[in-house]
Amino acid sequence: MAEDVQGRGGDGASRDRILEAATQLFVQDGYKSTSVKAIAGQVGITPPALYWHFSSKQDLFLAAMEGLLDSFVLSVHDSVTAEDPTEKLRQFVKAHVLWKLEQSDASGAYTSSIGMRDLVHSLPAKHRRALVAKQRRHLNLLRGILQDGTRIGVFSVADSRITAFAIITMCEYVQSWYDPEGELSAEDVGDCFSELVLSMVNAGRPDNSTKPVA
Amino acid sequence: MAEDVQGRGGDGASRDRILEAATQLFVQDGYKSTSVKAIAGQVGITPPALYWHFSSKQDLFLAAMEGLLDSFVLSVHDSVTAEDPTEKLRQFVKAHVLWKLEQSDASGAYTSSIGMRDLVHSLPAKHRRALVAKQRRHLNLLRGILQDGTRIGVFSVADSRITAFAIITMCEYVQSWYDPEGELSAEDVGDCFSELVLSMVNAGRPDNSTKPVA
DNA sequence: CCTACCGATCGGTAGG
DNA sequence: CCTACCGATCGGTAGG
Repeated sequence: MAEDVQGRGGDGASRDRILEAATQLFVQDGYKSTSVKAIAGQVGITPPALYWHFSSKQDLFLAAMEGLLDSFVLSVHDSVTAEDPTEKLRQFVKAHVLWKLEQSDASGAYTSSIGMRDLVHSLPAKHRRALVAKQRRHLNLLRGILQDGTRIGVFSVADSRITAFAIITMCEYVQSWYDPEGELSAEDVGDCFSELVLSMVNAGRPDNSTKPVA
Repeated sequence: MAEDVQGRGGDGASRDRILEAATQLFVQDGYKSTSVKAIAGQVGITPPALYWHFSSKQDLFLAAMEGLLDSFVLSVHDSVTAEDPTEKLRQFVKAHVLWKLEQSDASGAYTSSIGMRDLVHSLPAKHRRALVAKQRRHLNLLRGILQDGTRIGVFSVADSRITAFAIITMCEYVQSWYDPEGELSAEDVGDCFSELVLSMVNAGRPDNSTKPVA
């Protein structure tokens, strides 16, 4: 599923090590600021060796972003296990936030934290399609939750599409302000954001909601 | 106020033209992807001429980001004219959203829309301070509104700092999904976001809010 | 997977 | 504000 783009085959292990290093550096520094030399260096090989596994820097980038998006979408999807929309929404938001914060944690202290969405944007239009489709599935999962909740009367949202975008954006860029050294744990932020989002969709009080009293 | 960093003086007009071109390109493409050649080209001069007005690319970038942030913070601040917190919050959110969407509009159709926050991040720690301080003023304006509203009982927020971050993040990256060709105008999105935020802070129903019925 | 190497582009300087 | 030019780094190739 994530194997559309491929080098000349061979040792899958070192290919994976390159992919891992590349993913970390691309997320940290962005596409332009990450040199193939730096990626190769981190893996412990020389730059030309990289071209045996990937035909170009763009190719490597595409493969890295596909893997990253797959792992993200899958992780969030698997975290949403509840039956009722309120709990589902809580799980969705928390999973998104935790994944983002753990990712910036894992890649070594000072991530400049460039969003996946921005990264995807630096691909040529052609290759962007596949990734946008993956993002779309994430969006649709959320929209489905919002629509279910609205239908059975536990949420009240004026426009599920815009509301979904607002929620995702809010979660997607948590790391832009989150301080790992601060007093709040990633878990705390996840819980806090869940509550904010539940308020946002008027969970538990679906009446007189989109037009609050002035 | 925004004149801390300066070239050797002289013709202020061409300095401003450089600044304007640089701002647009930096916002569009990011720091690394914007070459001094491209900036000079857009102004209609040669790259070396640029170094008469600015001592380095970093310097030019810093000046551009300071100007951009000043205009942004000032614009939002001036838009918040109401007395009561509910209306103030509405104005704040709408002003933030509109500024962002108009900016990406103005710089010519296809902005890759890299956030100001990400741009600021690509500065060396030393120069970043001044810009973070400006962002802080924007944050504090919002926090003040939230706290006032909570005090007089029209809002209910558990943590004004996190709530403020959530709101700002949501607005800051509107352009990451907004489609100017779509059926929603920037105005529509501003109104929609205002309502979402008012729900988020439980405007008009400050009771039983942070703990909605399950 | 390596050494050796290439053309292009980068930010920036010399000198006027 | 220009021409001429520099060292460094970039992604990528040749050949093994």
